[in-house]
Amino acid sequence: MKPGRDTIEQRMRTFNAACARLGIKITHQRMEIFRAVISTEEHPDAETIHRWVKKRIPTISLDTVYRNLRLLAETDLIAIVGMSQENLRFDGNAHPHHHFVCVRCGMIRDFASNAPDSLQTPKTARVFGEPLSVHLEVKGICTGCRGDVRR
Amino acid sequence: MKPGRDTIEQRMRTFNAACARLGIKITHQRMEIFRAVISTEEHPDAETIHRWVKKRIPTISLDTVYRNLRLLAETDLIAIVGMSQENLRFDGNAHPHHHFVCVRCGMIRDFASNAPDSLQTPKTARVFGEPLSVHLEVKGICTGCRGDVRR
DNA sequence: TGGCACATAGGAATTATTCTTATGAAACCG
DNA sequence: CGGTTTCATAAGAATAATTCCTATGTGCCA
Ligand SMILES: [Mn+2]
Ligand SMILES: [Mn+2]
Ligand SMILES: [Zn+2]
Ligand SMILES: [Zn+2]
Repeated sequence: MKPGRDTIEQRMRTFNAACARLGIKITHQRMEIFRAVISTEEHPDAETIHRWVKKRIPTISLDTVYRNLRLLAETDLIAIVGMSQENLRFDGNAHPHHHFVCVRCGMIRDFASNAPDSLQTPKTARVFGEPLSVHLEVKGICTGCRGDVRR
Repeated sequence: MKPGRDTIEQRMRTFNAACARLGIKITHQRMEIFRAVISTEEHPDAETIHRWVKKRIPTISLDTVYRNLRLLAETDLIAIVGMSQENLRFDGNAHPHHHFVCVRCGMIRDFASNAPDSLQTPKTARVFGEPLSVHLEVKGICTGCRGDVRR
């Protein structure tokens, strides 16, 4: 419940403004889903959020939770953790390395850090536990997709 | 098909040795699945690997592909891309930040890089396209899980 | 206050992955 | 070599997360 930067109430005001600007209706459900996500540091899954929100709106459906979480993520009011999450992708490169991921076509390519020192675990991460590995993920638009746009 | 470090044939020998050491039988299917994964830089999904291997073993089942990919990943002969991939996790922190992920309990916590310069996209990644964001994922054992083990 | 576009609830559908079980094949042994 | 044991496979059924369908409901502007 430690606020990262803004208080819950400040963020609820940002939420209202963003909805107004984007022509998104401010429903009770939508508001409670957003409040649930920003009120925790636990990076919950949809099922967990559904359980929480049901305490205030007992009839809310799981589909509504999913639908609104996606909407909120699209408008950058919240984020989705991890990869673009379609299905499992397998990697023949068993050595530690990093990835460039094209957000448009899903292409994944390996790269090595040419500055290994810079990738040592930041001290700010060590407070949570014993680090085992560090993986850098660069998201972007690959040259192929960039070329497609130019035409 | 650019070998990261070892040739395909070298890696097939490593595979044979690892199977022998671990008491894993070397079947035709298992060998072809491994060969498919290490013969590409495309980080394919299970369906794609199944399609490839079927050219050589037309009767191979998708389940066998999944089963062996998991086995190979467990023995670190290959890797699985991305998060531990259970279900979607949502993040109330909309600002750019990084994650510590406990590989035992799934706990995810935010941290900021205290050395932002060191996280600029490495040049080795820029050859693939235009970077948009950089995300650092530190995997490890959280203090809670570490404590559990000590008892 | 009415009307309409957008949202929701609930259940059905979809899809990736895993499980079940009967059959097949490696390794081991003599 | 045959026999035996143990592990692996194929095929389809099961599971589980997520999305779709559609009838009903509701926020919001005039
Ligand atoms: Mn890789
Ligand atoms: Mn986060
Ligand atoms: Zn691309
Ligand atoms: Zn843990």
